[in-house]
Amino acid sequence: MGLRERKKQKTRLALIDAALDLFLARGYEATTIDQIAASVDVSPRTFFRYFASKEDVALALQADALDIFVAELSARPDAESPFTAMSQAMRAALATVGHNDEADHERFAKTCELRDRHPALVAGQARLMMAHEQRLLAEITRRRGADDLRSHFVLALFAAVARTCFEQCGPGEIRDVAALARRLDETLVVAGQSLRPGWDE
Amino acid sequence: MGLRERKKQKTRLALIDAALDLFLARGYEATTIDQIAASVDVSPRTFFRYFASKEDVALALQADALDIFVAELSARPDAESPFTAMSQAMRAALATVGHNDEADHERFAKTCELRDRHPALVAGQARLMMAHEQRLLAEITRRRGADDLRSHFVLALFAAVARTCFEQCGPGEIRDVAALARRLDETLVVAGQSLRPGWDE
DNA sequence: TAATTTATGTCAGCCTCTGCCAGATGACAA
DNA sequence: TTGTCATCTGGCAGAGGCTGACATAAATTA
Repeated sequence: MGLRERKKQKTRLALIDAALDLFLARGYEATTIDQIAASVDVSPRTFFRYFASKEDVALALQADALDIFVAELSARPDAESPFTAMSQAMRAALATVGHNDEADHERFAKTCELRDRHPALVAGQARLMMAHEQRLLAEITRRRGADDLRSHFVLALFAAVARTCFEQCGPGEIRDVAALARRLDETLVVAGQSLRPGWDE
Repeated sequence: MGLRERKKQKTRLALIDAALDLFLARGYEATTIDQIAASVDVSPRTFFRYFASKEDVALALQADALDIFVAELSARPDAESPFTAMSQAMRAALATVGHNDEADHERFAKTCELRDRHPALVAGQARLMMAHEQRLLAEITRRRGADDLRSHFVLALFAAVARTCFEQCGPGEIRDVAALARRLDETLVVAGQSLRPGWDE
């Protein structure tokens, strides 16, 4: 990886860090792009070459985690039913994020706190999920061997589980990835108790 | 109802109609607030006294329908389980919209078409749902008599089912409220087949 | 070192959205 | 009918998000 590429990664992370810190310190809406750019010594125009929008930088790490999830999903064995495969992929994705370097871990925690404080970002998180929806739906129909309403239902149910995990964590309760993984397991237990065996095949 | 109130209703509907028509004709992003306001002979400043944002006017009817849904929900008998009550309330809300005057019906159809064409609005629809989330959650916990993870799961699942119905209707397939109601029934059948009896109690 | 590619800064500008104040219009009582 | 009051509207100024175009600076490659 050349110098140019390394510089870009560094600038990107610096922008994310500056943004998260400013958002948490002054509030999301009260922080301007100019302030973020200034605190990294970069022109505002450059900010928009790294992130498409203000929301984008706030949820950058969530987007990364989602990419990992999608990658893990296609690595799951074909024998697994759609919902099982997605559940396992989500576990694997959380494990990956949790085992990264400390800085990344902290960024993720800050993103969670920020999302809890500013409900506007929850909608953005939903939008992220929707961006990958087509790919997930394709994976579900592939594993089920049928393209019908049930595939949509499976997708919707998994989205429901994911949302239940990631948002509305109690007041300051969930701050690290391990706790998030635990909550995922709890939610999957509830889902398992609620669903009939073989419902997603 | 006085003259002032009538005028306001008229302006509101005129703005919605103008917005929907312009959005469908030129595209959502290509249409500016100034154009909408001009075609109703109203100042741009006034537009924002009726709608908080551009997205707001595009989804105004969906918001109205959601309000009806919430009202219907609290009218459901206490004996019904949370998911059943929400399902029935949704049926009732769709029936109400379907039996309104013709103009309203057409506006709703236009909103659906617009949402299908511009995925950005789907996220807005999710945001609408989330705006009522606290109230729905309270209703669920009231009916279940418990405030735990399962209540969140029931809420998320219903939200997901609603989304499955309302979006990704095939290419130009669903254009009137009756078809939408039919699709809701189909989806609820799939949900019924997948979930264990009493899962939401 | 020279040529090519790519990232950044600057500038100009559109659009969304808000606060503020003055003028117009409907509501209501004398 | 008329005067008073509450409310709606228009115009203005401005902040902030975001984009296109062009020139400069830096890194890559030969």
